[in-house]
Amino acid sequence: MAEGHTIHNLARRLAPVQGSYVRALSPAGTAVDLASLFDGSIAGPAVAHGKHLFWSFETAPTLHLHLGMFGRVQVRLHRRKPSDGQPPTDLPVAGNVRLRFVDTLRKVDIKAPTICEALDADEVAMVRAKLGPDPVLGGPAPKRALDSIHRSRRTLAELLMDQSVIAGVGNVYRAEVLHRLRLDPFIPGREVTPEVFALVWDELVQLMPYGVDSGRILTTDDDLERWRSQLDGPRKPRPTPHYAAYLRTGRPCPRCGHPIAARDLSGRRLYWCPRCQTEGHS
DNA sequence: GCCTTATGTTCAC
DNA sequence: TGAACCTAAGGCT
Repeated sequence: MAEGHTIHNLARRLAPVQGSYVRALSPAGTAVDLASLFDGSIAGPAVAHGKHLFWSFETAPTLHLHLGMFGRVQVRLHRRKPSDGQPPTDLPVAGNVRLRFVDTLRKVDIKAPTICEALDADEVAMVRAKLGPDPVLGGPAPKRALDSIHRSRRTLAELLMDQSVIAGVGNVYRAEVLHRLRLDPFIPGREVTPEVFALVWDELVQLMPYGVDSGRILTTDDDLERWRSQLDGPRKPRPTPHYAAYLRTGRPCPRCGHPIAARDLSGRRLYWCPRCQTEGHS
């Protein structure tokens, strides 16, 4: 589920590779030149900003990743320790792996990314300059985001998914956060009060870290409670999320029983409860 | 097995 | 507004 939480979760999973000598390969043969840029370098930190990942290296450019709809990244420990003490470059390949990194302990397989490219520092800055603030990083509701909301003719629901306004929110978090707060998705941007925007921002700041930790979009009180009640540990099982509105067209709203509605809005499906999501108008 | 849909973004018309 | 990218899962037959 590649909304922002997925990418922050990925950055965390890449942290153990930092400082390692890595080999980079293109198992599918579709990114041979790209792989050669990173082959033999030392991995640095991976940083997430919204749905974008920036993975730096000591003697190479930064790898810029965006998973889009279909992209996946697997980070797996090797089953066996390499006998020669070198990163194994002859491991089996499952499916279409665009780019693979290996160190002596683990492999990182990148499949079907929308963006997978090498950037220098200036180019990274240019990409990041187009992204709004990221709720996973926390902090108070940013004035910059509210300003762009006020300048817009679009609705709150559309603006929430504009990555230049807020970075990292996708269609699931949008539907679930608006539902949790009983907010009407169609409030015009210029009518969004600072109080309403603060509610939305604070809710994202509170909810998204659970997504980063669990790797799943947890937004209902039951799911959150179930996750919190489990003991932390390396084998903590990944929960199955239950949504209140997302993908629940025609099924009863868990709060008021009215059927969940769905419609296309700027090319994306919006799910909401027309009866109880009426708040937020000034 | 086949068809539809999906967490996203960019580009062409 | 629709197509393209190109993968996986679920519903259906």
